Amino acid sequence: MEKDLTNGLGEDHPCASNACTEGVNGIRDALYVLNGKWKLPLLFALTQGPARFKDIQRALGDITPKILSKELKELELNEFVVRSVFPTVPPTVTYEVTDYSRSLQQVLHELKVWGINHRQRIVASRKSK
Amino acid sequence: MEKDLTNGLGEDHPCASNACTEGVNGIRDALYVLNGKWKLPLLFALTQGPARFKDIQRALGDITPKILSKELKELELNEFVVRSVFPTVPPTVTYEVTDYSRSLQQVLHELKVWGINHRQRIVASRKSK
DNA sequence: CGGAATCCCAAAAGATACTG
DNA sequence: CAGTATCTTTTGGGATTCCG
Repeated sequence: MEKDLTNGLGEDHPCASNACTEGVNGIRDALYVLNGKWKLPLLFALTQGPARFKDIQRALGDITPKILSKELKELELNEFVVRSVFPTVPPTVTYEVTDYSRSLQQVLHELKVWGINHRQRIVASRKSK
Repeated sequence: MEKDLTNGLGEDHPCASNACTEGVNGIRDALYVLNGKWKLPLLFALTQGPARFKDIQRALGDITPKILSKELKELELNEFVVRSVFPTVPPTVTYEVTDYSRSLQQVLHELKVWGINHRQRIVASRKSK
């Protein structure tokens, strides 16, 4: 069976229950594109400027080429990064963030603020018990 | 070995690379508590009002009791829902959202708006090719 | 260098059965 | 009713090897 490279966004949303509203689907889509262990670090790394495959790999520490390749493809499909190939020898491929990726700034900021507050709340709440 | 019921929020963040900033960690915390297939539908279902275990199960369609139980526990640990037991026979247990759960509204709204726009963009972008 | 192919492992989720 | 216990399936991620 073919691997789905659409990152989920081409599919319909099978809504079996009324709890599955359009709002939830929007949220799910948003969460989906940020999902996984490496998407955020990858995005932040590329925000520093364009980088080559191997450089990204080193910057992230211990991501394997298979995973890095997959994550980059998904970011590409979501138009957050562009891939450029230069026919040198050895081959040179660079990745860089798009203007559209900046549309994430607002939502990422909200998530960050909420997340930091939430961690404080929960940690404090558990210490007091 | 004990099951970790802290939902990840008690742990440290092992930061091997400089791409793993505090901001990323805040975002990861936020994404984590919304994670999984059922958290959002569950939250929205309970927003309609308090409900009993079996009622929630029916409302969500096909969630199994094991998963529902686990998800409710995590929502409880994150202080989004409260569990109330009434010593009737047969037993009655209700779940309802907390005031604190409303702190999610802003971030959920941002996610929803961004997600809907993103889906439109990507779907349109693929049709034009 | 920039990957793809293959194999492997752990976590998440589901099916089914059972209990207080 | 409100769960728990056990088992199987699915998924995500990683290790290793190889190729143009």
